[in-house]
Amino acid sequence: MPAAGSRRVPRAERERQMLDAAVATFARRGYRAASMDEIAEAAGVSKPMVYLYLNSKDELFTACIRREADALAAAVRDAVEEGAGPERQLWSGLLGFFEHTAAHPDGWTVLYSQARTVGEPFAAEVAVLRAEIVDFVAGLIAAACGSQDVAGYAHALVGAAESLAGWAASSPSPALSGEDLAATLMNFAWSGLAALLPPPAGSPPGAPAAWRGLSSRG
Amino acid sequence: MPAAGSRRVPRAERERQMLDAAVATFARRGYRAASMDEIAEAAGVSKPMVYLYLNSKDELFTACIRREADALAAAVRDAVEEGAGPERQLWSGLLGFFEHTAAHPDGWTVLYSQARTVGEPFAAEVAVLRAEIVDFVAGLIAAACGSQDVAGYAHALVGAAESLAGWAASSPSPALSGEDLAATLMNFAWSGLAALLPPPAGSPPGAPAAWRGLSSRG
Amino acid sequence: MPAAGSRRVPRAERERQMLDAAVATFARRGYRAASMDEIAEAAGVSKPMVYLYLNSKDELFTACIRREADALAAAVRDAVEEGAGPERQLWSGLLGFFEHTAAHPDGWTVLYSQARTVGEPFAAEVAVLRAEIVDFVAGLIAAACGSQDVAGYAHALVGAAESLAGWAASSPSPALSGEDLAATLMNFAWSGLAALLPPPAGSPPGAPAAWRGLSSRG
Amino acid sequence: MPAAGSRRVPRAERERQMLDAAVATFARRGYRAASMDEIAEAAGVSKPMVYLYLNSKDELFTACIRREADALAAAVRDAVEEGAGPERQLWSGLLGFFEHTAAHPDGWTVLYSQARTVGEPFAAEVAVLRAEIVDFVAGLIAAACGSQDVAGYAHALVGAAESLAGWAASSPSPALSGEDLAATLMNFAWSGLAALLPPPAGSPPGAPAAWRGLSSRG
DNA sequence: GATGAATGAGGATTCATTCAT
DNA sequence: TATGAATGAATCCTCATTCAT
Repeated sequence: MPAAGSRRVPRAERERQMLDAAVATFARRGYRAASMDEIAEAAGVSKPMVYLYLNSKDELFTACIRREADALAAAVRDAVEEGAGPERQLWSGLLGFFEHTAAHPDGWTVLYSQARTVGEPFAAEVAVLRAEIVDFVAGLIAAACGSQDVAGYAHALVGAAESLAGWAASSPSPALSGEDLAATLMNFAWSGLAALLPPPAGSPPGAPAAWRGLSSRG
Repeated sequence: MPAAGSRRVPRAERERQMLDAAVATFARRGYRAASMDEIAEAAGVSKPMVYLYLNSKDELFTACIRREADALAAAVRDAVEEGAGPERQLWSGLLGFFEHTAAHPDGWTVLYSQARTVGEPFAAEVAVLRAEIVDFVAGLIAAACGSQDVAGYAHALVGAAESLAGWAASSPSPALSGEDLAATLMNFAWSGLAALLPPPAGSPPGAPAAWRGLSSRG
Repeated sequence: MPAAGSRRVPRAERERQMLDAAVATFARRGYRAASMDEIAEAAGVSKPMVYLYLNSKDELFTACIRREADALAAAVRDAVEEGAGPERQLWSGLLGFFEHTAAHPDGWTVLYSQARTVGEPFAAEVAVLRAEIVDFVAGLIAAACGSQDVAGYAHALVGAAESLAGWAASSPSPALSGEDLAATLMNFAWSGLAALLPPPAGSPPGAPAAWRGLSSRG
Repeated sequence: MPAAGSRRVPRAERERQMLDAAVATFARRGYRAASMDEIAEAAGVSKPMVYLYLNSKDELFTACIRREADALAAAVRDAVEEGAGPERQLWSGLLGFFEHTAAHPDGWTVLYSQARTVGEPFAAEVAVLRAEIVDFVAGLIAAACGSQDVAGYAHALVGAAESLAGWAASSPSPALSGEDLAATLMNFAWSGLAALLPPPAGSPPGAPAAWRGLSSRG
């Protein structure tokens, strides 16, 4: 009784269905709490099929991570306007990032929340993706500013982006657009909170020197 | 009969040992993967003792979250220099944050990585702590800059701090000091990356206008 | 691979085997003392199968109670000769009762001894069955005798039947037949012990009046 | 801090408190479900005290059974009017039984419901008590009627009494008195339901012969 | 290609029981 | 006399994984 085009599905399609179900389930429950029964049911197949196609829970989770990581990396890569200036590249990359995470919240949850907390070998998988993004951002910053020691800034910027993505996903009713988020972050990072300060009254700000000095030590 | 001072320990002390062991174990393995056997062994007691004092895995985890959240909140609260200007307050708060997370990496992991991914009711417990911090930071930013719409900046700054804390914990051999991290973040947030730019050649930067305009919409 | 017809049994059959094993085990050990391991082994399956089909110890016990209660009720119902006079109906119902309880002693033990002592919600399940039987008997007595206040008699008669069933099950070597038991009880209840008295010497017995008077008060 | 006359209690008194608590707890929860913790708390002592005085859960339960069985036997024995005729003795014994069970419902529950269902060695303990009562009743019936084969009647009568005791304990709002119950049972047993029949129209009842004949076979 | 039937292993939780004081 | 501290041994239940069809 082929219920609405479900029986006799070609392998690639079935596999995609399974990964979709797995990503959704892992996102909602976490790696340990998600059961293969639950995933199989969500995928509309029997459990042995999941094992036939994906071998084990570990491999299934790994496949989810790989697929979502590749998709996110591709989304950012494709969004970046090559050839433009560093600022423009950063802007467009952030836009791609925010729009992709908003469009694929389960994938983002699996990558950002779940995979990193289960321990090795999964965390390493995500660490690679994150390192790539951080390096990419660091390159852009260095290109724009000429400075050498930008690793800290890159980490800060990526963390800020992640936090904004989570904020946008969870709180406001009229969801913030990717452009809003990207603009907020560009302002924050590029012009700094100093830009919000009232006119500095013609004098160099004294206090900041305190920490600027420290920073040069790291 | 272990070496010294282990048998017949008074309740308060044993309870602390158990929480220490639980925090370490939950940090390393995650909530689900951590077994009560493992925790009991790490605490140097038998499993029934853990249940006698802490009732269940859920309550044990909750107790861990509460203890670590309270400790972190207290560390930041005590570090903030009340009466100082907003910048100085932010600086000292960040310093307290980075020093506490560096000193208690397992507690930080439980709060930041594990508790948020297990689902309700644990995530809510941490969400409260984070919201408090974000609000506190937002207040400081607003006080310093007079601007109204600073929620996004506050989220970005907190996310950046979290990212830097994780970065410092994981990567560099000569561990970055809390002061280094706080300085990096203050520079990043207050002066912005713009400060790293080469002298802008006397003209207002044209490109940024693109996103600054968008930002005012949100 | 056991002897014959054991592996790969269809669900309905396995479920029956499990209930059989559970009834026998609960009858022998009681609800609390019976372990799921024991039941699974008695059924010739592994424990997870019992949980797969019957969900929990509670539900398993409930299923046992329901099955045995339904079987007993059906046995009595089918044994009653409808259309006959009340005495004949009572006789045939008792016969059905004694024959069923003798043929299914474990079921009887689960209903009568175990389920009633475990507390709610199980006791309620059995109480319903017993109330039905008591009401049925009360109806027959009322129909035969025209009296109104027969609830006490019905309870007494049902208790007497239960006691005889237990007596027959436990003691005499040449097991008493259902007909023996039914006849004993019919004599006891219908003619009363008075019938066994020696000829009353032409006078109404004086002593009984004492309690007969009391009875009319209740 | 001796709270209201509880510390430094002499042994006999403490033991009685423990047995009271144990009987109440066993009655409510059953042997297996009752925990030593619960009993100790109900008795207002620490667990080691219970072990010091009563050695083990088994022995504690046995002690409960013995005490309640002895009390019930004594109550019936003392109630019987020695020297009176068999009917009067039976009446007074039943009265003692109903009044004692109504006054000590937990003891009755432990004896009748719990101890019999836990299996050996406890069931045997109660079986002895019950056999004594059944024998006593059988002796009275035989003395009154001169018949030999009265075991069945004695079992029926005792079962009827137990059922009435349970009925009185559970259902009617204006609790039936022991005298009501005893009267109901005496009428039921001695005069039989036949006494309730409408006047037999001067002929020997034909139907009863059917089962009376069968009875003579057993 | 697809599944119903089946299980070994492990985890949370409770309990009767005993020391050390 | 009396108890807080401590545990070995079950018990219920779940899950990843595999056959036989």
